[in-house]
Amino acid sequence: MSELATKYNPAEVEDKWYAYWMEHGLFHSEPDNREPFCIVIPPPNVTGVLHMGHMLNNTIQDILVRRARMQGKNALWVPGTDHAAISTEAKVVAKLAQEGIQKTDLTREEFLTHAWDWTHKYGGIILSQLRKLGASCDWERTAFTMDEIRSKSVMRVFCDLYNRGLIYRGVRMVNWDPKALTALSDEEVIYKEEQSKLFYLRYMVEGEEGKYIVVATTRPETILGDTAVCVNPNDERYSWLKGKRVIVPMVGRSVPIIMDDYVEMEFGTGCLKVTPAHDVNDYMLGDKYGLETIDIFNDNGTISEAGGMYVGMDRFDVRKQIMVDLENAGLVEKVEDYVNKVGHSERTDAVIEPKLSMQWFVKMQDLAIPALEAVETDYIKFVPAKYKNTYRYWMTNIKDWCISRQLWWGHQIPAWYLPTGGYVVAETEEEALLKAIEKTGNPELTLSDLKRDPDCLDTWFSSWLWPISLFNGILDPENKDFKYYYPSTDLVTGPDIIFFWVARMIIAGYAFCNDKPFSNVYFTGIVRDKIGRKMSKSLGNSPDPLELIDKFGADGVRMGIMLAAPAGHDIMYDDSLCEQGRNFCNKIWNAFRLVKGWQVDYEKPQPEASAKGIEWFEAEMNRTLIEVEDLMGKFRISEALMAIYKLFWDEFSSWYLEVIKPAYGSPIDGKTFDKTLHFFDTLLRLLHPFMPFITEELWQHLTDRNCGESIMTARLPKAESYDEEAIARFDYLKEVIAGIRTVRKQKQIPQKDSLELLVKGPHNGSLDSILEKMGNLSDILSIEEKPAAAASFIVASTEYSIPVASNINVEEELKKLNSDLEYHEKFLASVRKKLSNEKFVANAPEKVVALEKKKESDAIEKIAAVKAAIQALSQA
RNA sequence: GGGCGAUUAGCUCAGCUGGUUUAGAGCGUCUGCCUUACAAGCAGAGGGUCUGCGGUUCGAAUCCGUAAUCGCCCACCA
Repeated sequence: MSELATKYNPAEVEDKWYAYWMEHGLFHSEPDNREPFCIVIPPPNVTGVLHMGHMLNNTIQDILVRRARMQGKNALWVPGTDHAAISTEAKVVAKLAQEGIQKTDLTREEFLTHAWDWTHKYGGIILSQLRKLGASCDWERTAFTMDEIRSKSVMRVFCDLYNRGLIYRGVRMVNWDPKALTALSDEEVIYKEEQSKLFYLRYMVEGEEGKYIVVATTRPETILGDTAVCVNPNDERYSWLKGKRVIVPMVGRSVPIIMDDYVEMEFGTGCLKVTPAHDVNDYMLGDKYGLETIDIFNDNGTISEAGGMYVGMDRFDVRKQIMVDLENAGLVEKVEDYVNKVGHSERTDAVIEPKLSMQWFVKMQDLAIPALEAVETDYIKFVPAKYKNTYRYWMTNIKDWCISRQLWWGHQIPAWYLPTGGYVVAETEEEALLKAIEKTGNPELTLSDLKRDPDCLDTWFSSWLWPISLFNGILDPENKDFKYYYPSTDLVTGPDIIFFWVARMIIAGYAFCNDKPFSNVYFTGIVRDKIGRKMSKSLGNSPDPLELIDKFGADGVRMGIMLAAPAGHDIMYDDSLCEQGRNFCNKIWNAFRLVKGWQVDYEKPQPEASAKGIEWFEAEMNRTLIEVEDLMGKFRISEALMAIYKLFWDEFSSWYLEVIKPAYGSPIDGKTFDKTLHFFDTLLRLLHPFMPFITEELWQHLTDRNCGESIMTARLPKAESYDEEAIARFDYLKEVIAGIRTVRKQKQIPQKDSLELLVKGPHNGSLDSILEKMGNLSDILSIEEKPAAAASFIVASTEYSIPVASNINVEEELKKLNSDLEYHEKFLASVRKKLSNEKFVANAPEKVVALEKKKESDAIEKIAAVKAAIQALSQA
């Protein structure tokens, strides 16, 4: 067809089709009688931009949802974004700082106005980027973790858990982020190995002139908060210290020696300084021995008044300075290099400070029980299954969840403090006031007397409700959508958020709906560059997905990323994969151009070769359909795609189309043409979930469809049983044709010169019509003796030869035949060795023995054929 | 310190309950071809002692043990 360019141009078709799908509401789903299929998107950060991880993740989701839709299910993919408390607040604070505005200069309301402005400006960019990828999300259902329904759901759940006694408030040692100025959950702390120093400091013993003990520490600045030194009671080196006190260096404070077997005698000097305010273990010791707690840090990591010295200096500056001062005072024994793990904030990368503070917590232990069981019994299936281990370990060692954050951007904790002390928890201000009046017995109380807790909730405290709250299942559990779509079908996400999100969603599912939130969890790998480094902004090794789409087309990129994404592995991404995807698009495009360019003659009889080719391809296609169905069921998506790729490229394009291709200038018969269009249609449907744009474009050219129809909603081809014999026969044929091609190549005989094929040995002639066409043969003759001037090759035990004008290179041919002979003789020997082993024959299953016998007889026949060929050649 | 996973062709990976596997695929490499669908292509070819060692078995890439290397997760040794 002349109107089709020789190359596929994605830019011309992608936006057109996306608009078409949207215009006809093809992504939208409403409950009906069909089986539901539902995916909820892992909500990206509202102000984020698309990166390669999203590309992978969302391509997989789109493939799954498009496939389900084409299987006739009522498929829904719900999109949305996450308010991403800390990271969004940090971005807004940074933006304000650029304008010379400090967060502390603003009221909460003013700050939130800025934050919402920011959200409206940048929010949703990422969702529009997903459209470029072809994501078939139901945009009418787009949600945000801070929209009305989701926010009210969070309030409801908080109150519910509080009323069930599962939320409490208390002073605990928490992970403090001195940059974001908020507490973090344990999961938000990332431990990194760092090269640091171990400082050995002298603590003078009180009342023992000149005597001192040496304490090893990595954080000398914290001596300002030391309130004891601890040794192991079994440590004889220090038994003399019992009941004594030591003087904290520089500070001059006298602190007790305590004895506890928590201290490892082997580590450092066996003496541990105890700073209850700034170390989790020290806190535990302080608690146990009633030690004083001196909080020497301000929230931003500088030294507080309580530190007494270096007040206002940053903790890291103090570390340097105090060592200089200690050195000058002769209180440093030595300094050693030391590698230790330092906790960093996941969001800001600031070094975490353990800090004692008042926070809100969720009791997790009981909530975890049904959630653990669901995964253990595969009621919720994890793919790959190895993540069950990770999940089990975390769930059985689950800690209480610190949910309060000292932020403004997020869901404000629904607790109101009373003027008389104490607090009430309620979903709304009005309700809070009523409760407050009831609790205080003071009917005069007004809202202005109550002070709402200023803290916000952890972002994940809203995302853990996502599969429920998207359908308003918290506020209105009887609604139609929720009853129809919940539980959702598949969740596609990265293993890095298995604790943050996946585990907690499962917990929430059972805590609030008494059922799982989804049936399958597919964990993708992490996208890395081709030398295995994680993609990151700072390394600059992450390509811009939108540029890739520009360059290779959305379908090309989708294919590229899927080819690289075997189940359960990280993805070694390389642009060349997208190139391969683009090339495949081009292949499909050109195959289509070929077929659509044919003149059709419905009067013309169907050539036998075409009839046979159709018979074979039907079998081959069904074989692949079955394979693809099986692979997709196991989430082996890249393997399924590869199977389709090979079906289209190798079998359909390279074999089938060549078999049925009419001679140049002559028309194709109607019967074959119609069948070929049918095959093409089937292939396009099979490909559509992976490559939505090109398949829609070609489907439009292929079918006389009405406006509003789409391949998106066409039925996926159903796998049917197939004729294995037909495939085997064709495989044999391929070998014979390959033999002919090799001869042509070696003898430099052009394809257009027809040849005679001589056959010595058994030959099934049922596909000879194809053989003649593909080999350009004038005749196929059965012979007894191979003529001297003929080039030959052997398939199975049959020797095929082609008379050639030029002399054949006897030496060359002999060499090749002899090496063939050697190979088969060795093979035969190994088979015979097995068969002559009595134990093998006695113990192996009959089937296996029979198989070996078949191998033996095949090899014998083959060897005979090769020997005959050698002999014939030698006599020549 | 505990656990999990990996190690198969130059690269990325299949190979599920041991037996048509002296091991497959895609990409890359090499050799021919601008053959009127496609050079983003066509037709071919080469490439591996399945990380090492030991064991179980008639039979091991596959199961067991062990060592090495790499990766990931978890953990309160300052």
